[in-house]
Formats: sequence, structure tokens, C-alpha cells
Amino acid sequence: MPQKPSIPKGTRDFSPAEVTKRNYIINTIKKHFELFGFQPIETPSFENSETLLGKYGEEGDRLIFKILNSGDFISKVDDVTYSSKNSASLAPKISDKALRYDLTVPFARYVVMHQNEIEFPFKRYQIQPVWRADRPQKGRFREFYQCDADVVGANALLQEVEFIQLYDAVFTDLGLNGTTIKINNRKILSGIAEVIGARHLLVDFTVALDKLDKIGVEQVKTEMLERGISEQAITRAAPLFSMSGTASEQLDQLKDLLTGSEVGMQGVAELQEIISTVEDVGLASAHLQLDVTLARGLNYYTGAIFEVAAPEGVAMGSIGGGGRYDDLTGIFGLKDVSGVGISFGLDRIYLVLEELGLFPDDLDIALDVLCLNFGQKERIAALKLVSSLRKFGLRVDLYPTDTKVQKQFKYADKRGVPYVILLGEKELAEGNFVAKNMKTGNQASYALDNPSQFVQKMT
RNA sequence: GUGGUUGUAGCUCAGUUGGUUAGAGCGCUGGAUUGUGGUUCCAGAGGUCGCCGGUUCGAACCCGGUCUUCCACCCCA
Repeated sequence: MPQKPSIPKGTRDFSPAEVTKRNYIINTIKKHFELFGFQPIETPSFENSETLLGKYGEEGDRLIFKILNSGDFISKVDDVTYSSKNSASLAPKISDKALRYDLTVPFARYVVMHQNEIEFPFKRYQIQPVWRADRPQKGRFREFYQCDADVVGANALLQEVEFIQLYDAVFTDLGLNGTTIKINNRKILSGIAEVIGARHLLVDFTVALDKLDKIGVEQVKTEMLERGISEQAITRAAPLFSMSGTASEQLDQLKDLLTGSEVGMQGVAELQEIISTVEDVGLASAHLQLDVTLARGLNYYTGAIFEVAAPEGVAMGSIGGGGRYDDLTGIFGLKDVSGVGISFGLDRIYLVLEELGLFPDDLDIALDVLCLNFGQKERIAALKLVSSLRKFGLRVDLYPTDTKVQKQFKYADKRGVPYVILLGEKELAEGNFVAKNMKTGNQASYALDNPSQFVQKMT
């Protein structure tokens, strides 16, 4: 019995038209990464489990795909663990490898392992798939691509500015105008937690605060209470819930709030410098927006935090994110290497471009010319013509069999080929070929020994 | 991991309180048309109704389980 084919939940096949569109996005991102001086690296699809586990918090560990050991792995498990039926204790005994969960942690591992060959500051980019054992929903998959650019080994706010420009350059080039680059600073969040007396609850505080635009003030307060933050502390943090005005006005309000916190004031100063530099330089199409409620889940960010929102009116989670992490490589034994990085969410950008109809029209033309097949006698002349046209850089194909002309035309029409060449008995005898423009229906004939005339005509 | 939702032809979907042989549009194949596509006309192929089990004389329809889709939560790109 033939089995019904299927693919795992949250994974996708990509058809030619989709791959073409994805490549268009990837190539645009890659182009700008390189224009900004980033160099490509690649790392393995799977890492040793200990490299990944514990780096993304408890929730993250649950979402890491674990790879079963090879061989008779179950016989090596001791009886107590085996009969305990406890996944958490059994997993490490039967799995010592796991699929890459993001590109940042493998990059940190790469930097530490190759520190002697690297020239710092090291700017690298990496475009590879990552895997998460998550429940799929809109714009969320279990296998998806991340396009990351990071720089490590230099600690200057100029880098934050550069990443904002990079976001702007890529989204402008893609025609995606009106994106919002939200920026915040982890130090400000720490400072606030400090001055309201909830330092030990920083994570709970930020996770709840992050939901402000989604669930509203009252529910955020409720969630903070549930997470153990006192009513008094929430009252003190109240100015945050209604921050408004320009970036510099908001920064002034933050200064008032954070006067007692050294780290908080430092965050304000950093943001001030980044924002004013970006204002001086200017952005092409993106808006930079200070958003004090921006938190981002990952615990390793220590300074600036970025998140990019699609233009207004497009219902989509963030299409990019990033930030500064002062000590990412520390967990692998290399101290005092700071880094900043951003990530582009390829799959989500695809959905947004699709929704707004921003993919170039000519992207789905995969063949410029189809030469029809008239049979044995004309074959050699057709093959010669096809290869000489290919030398002009045209994408040209010869229909493989000499079926009915009607059928070959239908094929050309369906593939959206703009030009069809007819080279039959008549043309061969006269030493020329006929080219038909499929859009206008016009046809003209050209000398077989001078195909460049046709090439000039079609461009 | 929690809650909900979806699954019928290649695609989008109908299908009456459970009742003979499960339909439509689009697409596909062939023909009208042996050197001209898109439009039109004619004909044809294509289904274990997601899968497993149960109830029933009888199940696409009711019940249970399972997988899948999409959505919300958690979290995140």
C-alpha cells in the first residue's frame, strides 16, 4: 500500500516561485551585510547539547529539538533512570546533540573556538535555518531562517547606530517603507526595577511591561501583581505606562524617574547618544522610536535592545530584533568580549512583502526565451541558436520533444516566457529564425548567423 | 505545554434529521485546430470523504482516540 506523503508539522516545501522570492530577500539582505563590511560564516545544523542547553532559559530548553544518540543507546541507560520515566533525567542519557535554536549562541561558540584566528572587531553575518519545537501559528514555524549580523570585540555606541542604518538600508531596498525600529536599553529596565525596589524581579517586571501595547495598562498591572511586584512599586513605575512625546522628551521623563540609579542613568545616556546620532545622520524610510516597554525575552542582552515592526496596518509580529550583549562569550570562557547584533526574520518579511504586493513583477520570469522544437532536421540549428543566445546571458531553453506546436506554445504561455522562437523547415531553408513576443503577439525574423540583432531588440 | 479550530477530486469548496451510484467551479488530459499561446466549444480521467476504532440494518454525517491545519495563550523571528 503506498503511503500518503507528508512533512512534519511546522515545516514547508518551497516551490520555484517561493524560492525565487526568498532568494530575492536573502540576496538583498546579504548585499547590505556585505556593504557594511560583514563577513559570512556558517556553523553546523546541530551542536553538542551542552552548547545550547541553559542558554535560552527554561522555556528555551523545552523548545530545543534533541537528537537521539546512535547505536544501541537505550542499553547504556542505568535502570534507575530508565524506569523513572522522567524525560528530564532520561533525555541527557540518550541524547547528546541538538538542533541549532538560533544563530547567536553558535556564533559565540565559534568566536571562542576561533579566537586566535579572528581579527577583532569581528563583523560576521550568518544566514541559516534554525529549529524550534514550538507550536506553529501565523509567521511561526518549527524550521525557519534567521539572517543575523553581529559584531564582537569592540564596545562603541557607533555600532548600534550602524545597525539601525543597516535595518533602514535593507527595508528601504526591499521597498518596505514605514517600518518602525523600536529601541530601548536593558539598563533602563534594570534601573527602573532598582528604583521601584523590584530588582530581584527584573525579568517578571519586563515580561509584564512588554505586553503593554497588547493587553493595556490595567492588565499589565494585574500581571505584575501576580508576579509578585508590590502595589507600591507599580505605582512608582506608573510614569512608564503613559510615556509620550518625542524621544528626547521621553528621555527627560526617564531621567527624573531614574535619578537614584546609576545603571539607569547610564542607559539613558547611551540611548541619548544613539538617538541623537541617528537623527543627525538621518534614515531613508524607517522610523526610530524609543519604546521603554520593549523588553525582549532573551536574558543575555545587557544594553540596547532593538525590534522592528512592520509598517502600520500589517498584522505581523516583529520582523527583526537584536541588541547588545556584553558578555555572551563569557559562558564559553572568553571574558570581556562585548557584542551587538541584529536579526532579520526572513519568513515574516516574506509574508509582509507578499501581503503588500512588494515583490518585483519580473521575479517569476524564470526563462527569457523558449525555442520550439520542430524535429530532427531543425535540431542542430536550434541547439546552436540556443547556446549562442545563452552566451548573451539570456535564459533560454529548447523544448525537448517535437510535439504539436500548439502544445509547445501553451507550455511557453503557462511558464510566462516572454519570447518564443520558431525555427522550422521554412526558416532553416531561408537561414533565419522567427521570434514572437508573447505579450504583444508581434513576430519578426532574424538571421541565424546574427542572433545579436534579436538580443538588442528584446532589451 | 494549555485552550479552541480545521480536514471531502490536483486547488477552492458544496453535501439536507444518518439512507441507493458523493457533487460544483477552477485546473489537468484529449479533441475541434498536423506552424501559433491566452478566448470559446465538446469529451474524458481523477475520491478507501485525514487515519484507527466504536454505535447502527446502514456512517462523509453520530461517539472516542490519533495525526494535520489555522488561531489564541506561554514564549518568540
